[in-house]
Amino acid sequence: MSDGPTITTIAQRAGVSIASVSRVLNGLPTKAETERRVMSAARELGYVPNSVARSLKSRRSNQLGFAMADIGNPVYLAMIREIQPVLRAAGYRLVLHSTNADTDDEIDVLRGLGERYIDGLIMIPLRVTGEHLKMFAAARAPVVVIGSVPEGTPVDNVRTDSREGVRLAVEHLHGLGRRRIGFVNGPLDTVPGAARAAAYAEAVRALGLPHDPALAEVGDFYRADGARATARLLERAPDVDALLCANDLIALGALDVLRREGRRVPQDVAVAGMDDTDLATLAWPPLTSVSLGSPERGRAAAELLLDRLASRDREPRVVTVEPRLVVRASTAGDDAPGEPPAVDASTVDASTVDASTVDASTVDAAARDTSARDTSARDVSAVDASAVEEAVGDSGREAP
Amino acid sequence: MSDGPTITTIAQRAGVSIASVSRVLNGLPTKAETERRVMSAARELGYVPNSVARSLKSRRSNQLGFAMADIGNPVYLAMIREIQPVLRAAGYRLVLHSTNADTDDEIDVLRGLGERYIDGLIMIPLRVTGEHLKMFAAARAPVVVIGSVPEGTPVDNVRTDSREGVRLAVEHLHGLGRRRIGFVNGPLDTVPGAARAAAYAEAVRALGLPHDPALAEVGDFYRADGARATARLLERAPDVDALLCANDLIALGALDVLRREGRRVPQDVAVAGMDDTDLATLAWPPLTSVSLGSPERGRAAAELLLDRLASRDREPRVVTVEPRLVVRASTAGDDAPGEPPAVDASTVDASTVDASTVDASTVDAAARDTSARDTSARDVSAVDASAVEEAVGDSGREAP
DNA sequence: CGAACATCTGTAAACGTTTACTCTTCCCCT
DNA sequence: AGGGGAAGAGTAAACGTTTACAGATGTTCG
Repeated sequence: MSDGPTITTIAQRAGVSIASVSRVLNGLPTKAETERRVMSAARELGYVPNSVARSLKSRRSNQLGFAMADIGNPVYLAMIREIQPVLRAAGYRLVLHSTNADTDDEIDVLRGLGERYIDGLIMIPLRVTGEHLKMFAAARAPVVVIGSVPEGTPVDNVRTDSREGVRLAVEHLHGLGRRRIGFVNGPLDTVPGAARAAAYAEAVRALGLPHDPALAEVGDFYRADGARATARLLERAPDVDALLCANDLIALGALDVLRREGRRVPQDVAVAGMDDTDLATLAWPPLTSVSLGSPERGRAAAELLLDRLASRDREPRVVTVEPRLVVRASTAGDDAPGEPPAVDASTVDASTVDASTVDASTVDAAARDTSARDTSARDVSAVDASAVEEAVGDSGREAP
Repeated sequence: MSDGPTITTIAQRAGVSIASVSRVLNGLPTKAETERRVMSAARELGYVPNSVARSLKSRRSNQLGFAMADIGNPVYLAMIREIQPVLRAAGYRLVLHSTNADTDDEIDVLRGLGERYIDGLIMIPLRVTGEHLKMFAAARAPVVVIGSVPEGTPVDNVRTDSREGVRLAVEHLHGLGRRRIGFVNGPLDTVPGAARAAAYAEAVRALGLPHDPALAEVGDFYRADGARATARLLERAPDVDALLCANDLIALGALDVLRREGRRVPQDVAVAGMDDTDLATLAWPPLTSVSLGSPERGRAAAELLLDRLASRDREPRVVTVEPRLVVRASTAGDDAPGEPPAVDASTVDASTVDASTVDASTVDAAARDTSARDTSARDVSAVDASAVEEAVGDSGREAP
């Protein structure tokens, strides 16, 4: 309770100088006798080093930050699950920042780098402003950005090809025979929102489908907004037979609305999400989702950051994680009488189980193929459908 | 990049002493001219205070810790969602620790209090050892424990009455006419595991049901373990007609296994979870769950901690959050032909929607009654079934 | 046996703040 | 006009470490 022993206290007790204490504590060469006395004094006093004082002198805090839009979105959780152990193994603690996608908050966090309480930062800005870019360039500690930044931005960067991801999903839906494919997006002024909007338009055009603005609707990246946006879309275009949603939360909202309106999924409307979070395997029906490799992105970001901390002035690096389509029952369920799921295997990433050969419940097995799950020993969704494994004849642990 | 300006740099630039700089920066009374010069020097130099140096002097880091077993369990997420804004409003940052329920890890975190990088800690130990108690007593910074600790432990404590929670659930299942009520628990050497085991035995006895050890099974608090434990239980006691699971993750595992074995939920086996996490509304069928008031517990813990930081030596306080039963379709679905859900309203907490008067889909409305959701403006499950609200004739925003 | 050297230890400065104390001004009042 | 005070600013110490440097002791070799 009082004020805790410092190296000075120990030095007195052991009858040596504070320098010797510090040396012993840091494992520098010392005479055995000195070491013994210091160690026993430290033990008797219950000494715990003051990390703040240490940081002041050493100019590092051994803390790293992770700034995301919303700690409630499981996509970030998936990243944290990967990031945490990597950083921890390297001796760092993780400080989380939930910014609510607020630019000011994000700038604040970046400014925090100057405060020296973190030695580096992984950030996922939903919007990238000029101010962001300025701060990236001026930042007094390494920053790794997950998500796209303008070409040439001098920052380590982990991205995914969401254009390709959208294409995979749209082609999958098209391959199922769907021709009125709607898109429920997040805000267009966000980086992913803009990218996915463009990708959707492009993918639809590439398939020769008519361009119908009524099929694209914008909400926000949350379940409730997704539900509302879907409701608007259904009203405007009652004949949609498929919905691609810009993330899984939106897709859950879409499922809510479809159920409420009595439309069957996937028979009447096939639904696909993006991010392939744990939510996808929990939803009913299990949700086809475009995996944007969140665990891989998290891990890559953590490694980039550590690497950068080791060599401050290497060239900025860009890591790209390929999207994969994970097919589940929300698009490929076979319980539509006389309408067997015609999964177009060619549009599915090679590492994904070919859903066209298995029955509806086993489609879920694809959920196991999220790779990079290996680090989290207690993965929540690791055994969600063991019957499925047998049916697929797949041990469910493919390489990424 | 170089070494950033300090108050010394500013002092030189402004032609004043470092003390004046410090005073200006801290808003202490200063002549307007001095203030002007300091401020403009600071601005020109892009000064950012070094929080580490400040901490060393002020002996506070403005960081608080939260130590939980597994960051992947949404029950903790629910707490964080409440804790974060409360602490943040008070000027603190949150540092998360995921301990994997490892006692050594937890002790390490407690020791971390001595390192002074956090000013206080909220901890949820699954096991409470003598060492824990010793550390609580000796801790150099305030600790708030969520979960039960032995009577008289000198620590602020937030708990829930899980005994009552188990009773609510068991009586609910009994009220539905179920007589072979199984229990899938977590490890018995954990605090909640032990408490829930005892509570289950007591509740079953109180209802006059025969004591059958085959009905209780132990796994761990994860989905995969829950699935395995459920499989064992079903093998030993094939005639179970209800399952209470010690948390929602276990319940999800149970649902997986029941689906695999072709048992209908709730017709063949009614399933209830505990914690009432977001998972409950995502599961299919939506999961009846005992709410242990996680958001409330999180918020209470945060407030206790702040309060304790303000007045260091007030008496330790204990806050108890009452459990409530949230009935959903996994126990009360009406699609069992000729077997209408006979919800025993008396066993349901008053604040819970009476499910016996509404049809199956509307039972989900109870999910809205989780109170304390108010702080998270973007609540994921806030609008999952708006049709339901109408049916219930309830705006869905009851007081706690 | 003394010099050169290796090995260990102590002294003191530094990290960037905050703050107690002292010093200077300047104003007001008697 | 001189003394008392208020108000502002400067000096220096302190927070608890790490570490450069110098000093002390003992060892080894010519």
